[in-house]
Amino acid sequence: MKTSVNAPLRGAQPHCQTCSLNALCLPLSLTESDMERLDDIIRRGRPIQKGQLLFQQGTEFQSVFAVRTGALKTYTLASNGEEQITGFHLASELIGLSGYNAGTYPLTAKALETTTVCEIPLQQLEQLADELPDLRRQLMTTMGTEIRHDQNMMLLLSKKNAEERVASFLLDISQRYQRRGFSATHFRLPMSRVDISNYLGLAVETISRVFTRFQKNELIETQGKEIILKDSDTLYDLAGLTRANDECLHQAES
Amino acid sequence: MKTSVNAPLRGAQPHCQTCSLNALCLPLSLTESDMERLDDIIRRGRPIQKGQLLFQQGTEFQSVFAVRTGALKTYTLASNGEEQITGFHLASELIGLSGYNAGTYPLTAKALETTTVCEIPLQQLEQLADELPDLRRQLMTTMGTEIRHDQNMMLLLSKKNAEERVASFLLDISQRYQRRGFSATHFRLPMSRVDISNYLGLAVETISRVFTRFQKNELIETQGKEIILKDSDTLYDLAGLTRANDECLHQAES
DNA sequence: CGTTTGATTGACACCTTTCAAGAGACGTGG
DNA sequence: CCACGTCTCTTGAAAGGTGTCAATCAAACG
Repeated sequence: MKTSVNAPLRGAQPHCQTCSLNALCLPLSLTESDMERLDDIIRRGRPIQKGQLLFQQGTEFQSVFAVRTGALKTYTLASNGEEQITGFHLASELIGLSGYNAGTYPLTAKALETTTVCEIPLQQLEQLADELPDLRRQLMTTMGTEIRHDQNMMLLLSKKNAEERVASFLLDISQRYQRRGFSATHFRLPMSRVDISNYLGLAVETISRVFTRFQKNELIETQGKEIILKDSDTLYDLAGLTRANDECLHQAES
Repeated sequence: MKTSVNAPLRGAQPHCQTCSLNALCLPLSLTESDMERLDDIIRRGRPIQKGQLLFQQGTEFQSVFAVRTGALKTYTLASNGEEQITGFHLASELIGLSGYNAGTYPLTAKALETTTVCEIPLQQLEQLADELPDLRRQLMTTMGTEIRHDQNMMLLLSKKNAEERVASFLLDISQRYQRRGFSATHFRLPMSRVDISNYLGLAVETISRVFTRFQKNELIETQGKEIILKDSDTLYDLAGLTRANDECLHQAES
């Protein structure tokens, strides 16, 4: 039944105004009253379990989603059935906007772990975007950030070798956790090695080998999905980044 | 002097309302009166010559641009100085939006040939986007299309081999010319082999070899930058595409 | 506790890059 | 109009990084 799907959850913050993520999420730049209006159109459903789809490539584009807790991956399917992961999405991140005006979702979103999301129906978002300039700007900022991320990935996939890719990946995840108030050096990867390899355009075995090489060189320490960055400076060098350099990729969130 | 730079050109259409590209370009979905308002804020400068920069990565983000005639490439610079071409841009296409709210341009735009553009100052575009819902939608549509393009490139760079990449590239260009009323099978590539190789994440030599292989198999015919597609069907197969399949990537333009 | 899934490691193959050289196109200036 | 230099494109041979295949190991799960 429809009502139970959208029923608020025990323990979860049911409103943007009181959500601990509102400084990172879509309401980022909204006034109190604007935030209320956004909050009014948001639907909060029951959690989706690991492996379940939030939306599927080719189905009607109806809503965008903000991740509240958990993590997802989004991927596109080639005609031969191969999938390419285009992004991993942590709490506060908005997904689905890439399907804007495409009619159908251009990619699939699958939960990497138990995940809760805030659903924002497109139709009402459209109307609100016309009435709230700050919201429009935030939506366009989110899309701009996404474009910069994807173009950064194009550079990675086109020009970087395996070690550079893995270093870039670990630092990206590290920074995103840090921005959310977690440790930048000690975290748990929500995705499998296979997912990482797919995302980085490498074979699983290559990911494994680079991880062990990094461990031997005392750059990182791994215990399954648990990661400790022991020498971030060298990782930055390897990634071909300066700390300052890639800050600009995340401006929408800061 | 500033005025001469923005002076209208001999022979060029100085207004969106009479521009032959307005059905493909930003004004696509605007009413007559809205188009006039957009037209009012657009600056039309003198042509930029081959090799000249339209804007440069790291400089202040001030305007977005619509290509009127000619072609450009946009590329990002890695910290080691390597460049990755992120896109080629033909007449009617909007460039620069990826810098939205980033403060500075995240990439550089360089003319591949003599090119004229319509400059749209950000500040006035922002205001207009708040007042004209259709314009806001068109801007977001453009960004959505860009995201889908980039994610398609991620798939190409991550999963496709050299032949598949070149086939995909040729068909993409072909479709874009066709949409502009030119032949889908007989066209001139505005970019060099080096640019193509950079864009596709391959060595120049590989591009050359694939081109000659395609010629031996009678899939294409090349004469320098002139290209004739002789067997589009096989190219589609090679690219791992069906004609229907990748239509959705261009919805913003159709 | 057996089964299944995910991660690691090694050996070998292959596609693409790199290096090197030559051919062709283009613009310039004599 | 042709000679010349420069740049682009093409072609060949060899090297190398990553993928593939196969086996082992570890962890998760019922």
